Amino acid sequence: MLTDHIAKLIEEMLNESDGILELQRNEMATRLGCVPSQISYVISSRFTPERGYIIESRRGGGGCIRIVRKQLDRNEYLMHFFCAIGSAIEEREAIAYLKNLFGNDFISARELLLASAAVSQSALSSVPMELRNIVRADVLKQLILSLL
Amino acid sequence: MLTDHIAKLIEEMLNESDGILELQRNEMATRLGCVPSQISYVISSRFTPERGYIIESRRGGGGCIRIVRKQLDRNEYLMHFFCAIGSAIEEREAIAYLKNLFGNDFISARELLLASAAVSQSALSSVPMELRNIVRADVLKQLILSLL
DNA sequence: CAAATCTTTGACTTTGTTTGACTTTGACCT
DNA sequence: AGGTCAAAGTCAAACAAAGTCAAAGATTTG
Repeated sequence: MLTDHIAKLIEEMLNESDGILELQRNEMATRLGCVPSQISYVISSRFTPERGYIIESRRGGGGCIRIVRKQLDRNEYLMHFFCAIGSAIEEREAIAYLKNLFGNDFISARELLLASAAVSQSALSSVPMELRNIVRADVLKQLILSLL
Repeated sequence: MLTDHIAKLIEEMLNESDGILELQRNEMATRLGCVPSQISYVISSRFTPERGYIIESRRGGGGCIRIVRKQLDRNEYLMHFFCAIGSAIEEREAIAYLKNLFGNDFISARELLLASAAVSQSALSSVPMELRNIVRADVLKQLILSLL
């Protein structure tokens, strides 16, 4: 069936591009020799939010449809992260963890700033020295938990 | 797309010049090989007051278009917020502040969750009781500063 | 096999972009 | 002041997508 074929194609493209894909409806329809609204149909029937996809689009010249597959092993990854954090952590190391989360698209640039502020030296300056890295680890862990 | 390209260019120029930029429409259009009104289109569709930009212009010889990115009331608002936080704060009150930020579109839903986690009881459980609310206030303040 | 559901198609709508012709404004010279 | 030229502004037409929807066809299911 046409629909299945197109769905499979999109699935493959998603795999190749790490779960994020932008396609042009008309271009794709021409390539596959089908009518453009067929692409719309496939997307609206197969790549729904319930199945873990996010769809955005832009009309007009140079428009496109953006399909994002929400990562399900995301949480596993986060838990792995969580477990890797010891009971105490230095600011530098904590920031490195957060940058890693940013690099892997778990948090946005703004969220990185926000989270970095929370574990910064200045945020924890009132905490007695000997406790500071322990508290920082707690905060960092809670931050990660909030992403689940 | 042409529009996106031009918008990105302007954005970059704004970054380099600290949010204030004067450009010449015709000169820029010639440089980019497009029609001058294209520049007008980009500005009127992307650099709108709703998105936080102020546009002024001067016609005639040596005229130009001035673009200012303002985030000023925003920052003033945030500073007001910042000052309202005392030297210590309870979890409940801190969350209320954050929800307020969310309600006024300063932070997203996700950022609200993230920030709430950072000031939560569980994040600060290692901090001695008598210091906890003080640390929470510090963290909250740093969070707000990170939004400037 | 009849009803329900899913697919395919195409006409029409909405949104966004590009272009160019024409208008308005300001600066600088007589 | 008046004329000229060099900007920027305006607007509508042409184009380029994507969205919507309903009708017709195919497939599944009871």
